[in-house]
Amino acid sequence: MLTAHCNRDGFGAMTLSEQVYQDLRRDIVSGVLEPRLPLRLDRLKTRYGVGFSPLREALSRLQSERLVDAVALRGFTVAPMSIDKMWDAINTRLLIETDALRRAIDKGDDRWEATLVAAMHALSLQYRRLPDGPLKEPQTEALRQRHQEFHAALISACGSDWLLDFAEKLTLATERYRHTTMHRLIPEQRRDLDAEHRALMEAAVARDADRACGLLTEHYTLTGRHMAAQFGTGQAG
Amino acid sequence: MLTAHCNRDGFGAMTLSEQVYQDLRRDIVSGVLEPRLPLRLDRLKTRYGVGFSPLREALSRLQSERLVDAVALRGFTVAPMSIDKMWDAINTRLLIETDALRRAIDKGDDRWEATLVAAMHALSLQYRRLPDGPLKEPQTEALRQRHQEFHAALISACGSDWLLDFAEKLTLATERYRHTTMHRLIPEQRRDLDAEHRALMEAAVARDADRACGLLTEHYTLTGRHMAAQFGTGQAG
DNA sequence: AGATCTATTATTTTCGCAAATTCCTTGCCG
DNA sequence: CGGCAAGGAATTTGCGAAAATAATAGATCT
Repeated sequence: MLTAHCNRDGFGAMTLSEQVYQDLRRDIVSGVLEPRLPLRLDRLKTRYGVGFSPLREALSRLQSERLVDAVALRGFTVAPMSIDKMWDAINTRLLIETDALRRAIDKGDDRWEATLVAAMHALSLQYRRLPDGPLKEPQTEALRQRHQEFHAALISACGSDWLLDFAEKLTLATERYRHTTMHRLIPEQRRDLDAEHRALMEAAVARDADRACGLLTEHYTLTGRHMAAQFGTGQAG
Repeated sequence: MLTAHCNRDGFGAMTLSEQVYQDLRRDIVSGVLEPRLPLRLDRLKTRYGVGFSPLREALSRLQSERLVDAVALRGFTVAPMSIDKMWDAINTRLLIETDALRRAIDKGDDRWEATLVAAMHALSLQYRRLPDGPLKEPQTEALRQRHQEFHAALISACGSDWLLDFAEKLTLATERYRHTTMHRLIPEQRRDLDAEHRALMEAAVARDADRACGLLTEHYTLTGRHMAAQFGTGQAG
């Protein structure tokens, strides 16, 4: 049905399992599949055009990443969202990423700095390219991706596979909440965000670990407050 | 073939998928399936007496937990081990668990203290029950489980699902290295370990967070050194 | 001999169907 | 009228066959 692209970058082969895993993950993170929605295998089968096996495999992985809940013999549901869960994800993310950031600042070489500056530039361009009104699908997706790449670049030189793995999972978990608020970002907020990221990058390349970690904490905390405010309005209780 | 017990505790139904996931995980952590060993589906099918579907599902979950590596269309292998990976797991575990421990000490109630004291007692009993010579299978497994339960109890009241989840995964990752050394524990080392755990528990119930975290760091670092020493002798380069 | 193409084999991945289990409805009895 | 059991529908789970892909061996050509 929508099996258009079969492999992505020429290297890794793309099995149906991997494809449906990524599609499902995107649809959960972007909110297309709402929290607590039961994921019936029949529906998913027709929706993604694959059989049971790849679906179950994808759902198992998603369960390990806490994006879906599973009860044996009763199927899968989209993991619920709440403000408490959001703050738990954000706080844990701060614990992980501030430590990773310190290590990256300590160990990062020229190549790390270059990647970071490039990611910052790409993000900044995308911020300025946005129209004034509310944002729509292709733009939010591009912004989301560049934002993610910036924060990944920031800690990429930390030297710990475990920290990078945890950071990635927490990014997905927090991205779910971010998606709601991204559409309503007013130009002023965008400039603030751009400035926050730039200050963060500058502290990192200046090798000022304390300042960088402080800015990162402030950045995530502020984003958390915005998301919490928006989340309250869109939900019942 | 070995589908003897179908559900364990009366509550959660035990699907074959879950069963083979736990069996596979145990065999990887305990070293029965050696690092880098290719996990051929045919072999596993006869070994665990299940079909393709539960196996693939289990392997997918194990991949998310970094116990197996997977390359598309080329199958699964047991995740490799190295001293660098061991220290990465230990250091990350310390980051996670010291933070979790501080929160548990801050928020833990009487019930938490009771569970902790009980876990310490069970662990201590098992340490003293051990024979003097080298340890064999049923004893190491019991010791492993009680040790794991003690450290789980320590942080159980931290209030963060993410921290508990990460701690669990890192426990599995480090347990792989611990298994090699457990058989060769001499009585003197056992008494030291028992004392370390007791001091840790006492600091926790005394709500002395700094001291408890210091002891935890010391405990894991010391264990790491032991494991690194043993690991070097058992491997080539 | 070395390299390249082709045929064969081994292995993974996917699908369809059957079995097991849960959920929902309906009818029965107290 | 309410609780409960039985039957049927819906759903998950598991197995083996079939399709797709990688690895291997053999043959042909330069």
